[in-house]
Amino acid sequence: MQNKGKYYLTTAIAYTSGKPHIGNSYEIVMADAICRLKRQQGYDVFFQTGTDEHGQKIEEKAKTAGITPKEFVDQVAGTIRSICDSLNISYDKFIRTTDEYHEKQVQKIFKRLYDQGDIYKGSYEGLYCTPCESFWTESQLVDGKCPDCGREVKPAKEEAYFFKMSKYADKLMKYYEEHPEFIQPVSRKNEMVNNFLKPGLQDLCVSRTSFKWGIPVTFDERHVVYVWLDALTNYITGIGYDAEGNSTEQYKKLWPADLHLIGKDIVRFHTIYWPIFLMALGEPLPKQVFGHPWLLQGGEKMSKSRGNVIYADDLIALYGVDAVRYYVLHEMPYENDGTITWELMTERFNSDLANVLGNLVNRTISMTNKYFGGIAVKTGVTEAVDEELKAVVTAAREKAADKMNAMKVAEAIDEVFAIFKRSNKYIDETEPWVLAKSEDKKDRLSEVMYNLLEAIAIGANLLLPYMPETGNAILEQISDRVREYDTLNQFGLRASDAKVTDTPKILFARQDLAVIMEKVAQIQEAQKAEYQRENGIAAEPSKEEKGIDIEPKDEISYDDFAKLQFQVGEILACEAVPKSKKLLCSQVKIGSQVKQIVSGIKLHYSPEEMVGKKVMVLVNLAPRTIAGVESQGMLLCAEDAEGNLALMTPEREMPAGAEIC
RNA sequence: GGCGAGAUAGCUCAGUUGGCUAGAGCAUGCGGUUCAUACCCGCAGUGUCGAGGGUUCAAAUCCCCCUCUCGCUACCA
Repeated sequence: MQNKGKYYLTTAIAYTSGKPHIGNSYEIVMADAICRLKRQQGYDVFFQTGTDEHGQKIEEKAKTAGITPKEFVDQVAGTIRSICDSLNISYDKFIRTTDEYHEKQVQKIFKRLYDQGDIYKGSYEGLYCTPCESFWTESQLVDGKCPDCGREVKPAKEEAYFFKMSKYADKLMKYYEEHPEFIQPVSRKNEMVNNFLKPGLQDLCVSRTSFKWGIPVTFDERHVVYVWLDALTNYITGIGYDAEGNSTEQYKKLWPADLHLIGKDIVRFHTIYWPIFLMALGEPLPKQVFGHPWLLQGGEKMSKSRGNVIYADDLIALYGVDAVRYYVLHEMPYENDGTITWELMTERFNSDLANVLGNLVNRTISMTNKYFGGIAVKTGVTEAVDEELKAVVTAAREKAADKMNAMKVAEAIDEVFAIFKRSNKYIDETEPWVLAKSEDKKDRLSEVMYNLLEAIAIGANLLLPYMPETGNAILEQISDRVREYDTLNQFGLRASDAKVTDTPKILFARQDLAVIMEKVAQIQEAQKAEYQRENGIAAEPSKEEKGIDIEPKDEISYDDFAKLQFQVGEILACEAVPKSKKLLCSQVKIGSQVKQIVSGIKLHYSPEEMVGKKVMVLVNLAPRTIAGVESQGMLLCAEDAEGNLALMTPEREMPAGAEIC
């Protein structure tokens, strides 16, 4: 087969803040299917994936876990890589942003961009809203005030390095116009143009001083390189880019990438900032960026504390790797998000894999053994119905390839399965068990069985990109072989003397949903227990309850404390604040006066149950308007690690207004 | 409240630039079959296409408005 040239595909690199769930793993399965198909088609494929390991969040998580950031990311990156491996991902390169060569190149790139004037040292200035902890630009202000809270913004400064984005905006726009295929699906391109390019690109902050876990800026050690310049550049550093002009042969061969496969949430970074960085470096731009939708969990909201997060390794343990790949690819929509639940997974498994595919292979092998001792010879005794089968089989390769080129993976898989469905129908039409009863139909029967085995052989070959283990297992059972992709539209290449296995193995044993759900319950229990272990929460409320540590605040003087006035308040009335999700507004009796107090406790207390409670109130707090309602104090609550709240109430009966001191 | 996505058969979803009795798969019911993993094949449905209004010869599709759901985000004094 002729070499069709190189094909360089990347996935987004996974952020190492925790174990990825199945929704995060789905991108890489899609990438793998594309790469395997491209290899089958004769491309020289290079497939890169990896992990994004810097940032404040990781620094904090490591601190909580009591280990260094490096130890933390080593652990998580190991988990991510093993999930990739267990999903049978055929990546050629697994890059980590903590790899030495990467860090070194990022530093060089940063320096170079600084030297050539694309990066400049600046600061956020003038427009800081202290309560909101946000910087705003002139254009974002509403009547010269904070667009969020409407208060005054103050001039403030925080030193940072910026990238001059606006300089390249026109050039980028032109690239979009000349390469309509650059952003897929196209609807995303309009979003980029309308939301970011047309209003004018803001310069991008590319360094931080507020945390340390990042790549240091070589000429200004207080700064670390901020996320995008660090993360995006993995696509070139991973294949040997050098900012000083000594890039490797591999880089020269592979760049520009043929496809960046990413989630729809980071399209902006890949279609605006990344191309602009590359322009600044004088490198060609990637050929295509595909922002895929998400695979979401159906049912109740996913949270590890409830134990209902679905992970790839749990799925694989129950269904096998190819069943998981099949589900994920088959439910991969083009624009809208997909869904996964244990029920849906089981349903698909039984109907498509066990019934349609597994059973077809099994019944075909068993008939071949029964009627011909395992060898079905091509006899040439054909009938009209054979042509219909052959037509479906020989058309599948092209149809599936077309769907894949359009990034419609789910439909591509369906095109392959059309072979198996048609084969089942063919069995019904030809009724081999009837043919077997008359000796003079023996040759016809042989032809029928040959046709079935050939259809299955081609189907198994076409299945290899999506379900590699299964494709190979089928070929082995029917003693056929991996064929040249170019021949997969030709019917009749199976060796006539090939003998199927005597002992067919069940490819996918039907699953009983009730049994699955029992196992799922165990998985969920284990997950909850793990969550509790990680977060130091006792599994059962016990005497040895583990306390919660919080960030200590600066010591205060007694005078500071004495400034605070706490009193017992009695809730006379309480109602939800309209148009707010979390706020309750209470009328609180304190001595002879009644204060109106707004509190963010709606998720934990209903207005009805609030009434009559005696609570602890901070009385002398300056009034403030929240969500349009004035609040004249604060109700005090205790909060646990999961955010559950409990109001502070006097342990004995106390009158409203009693001082707390 | 802000931004974004969505609402089509019991379930998961397709429905291209508005155009013939609105589709697929699964689930359901009935029939056929027995090689096979109670499987496969065939047939059959059911839908006020979220509500209302508008444009049009014609709207699931375009416009307006409303309701609800989901994600992110804000209010937590």
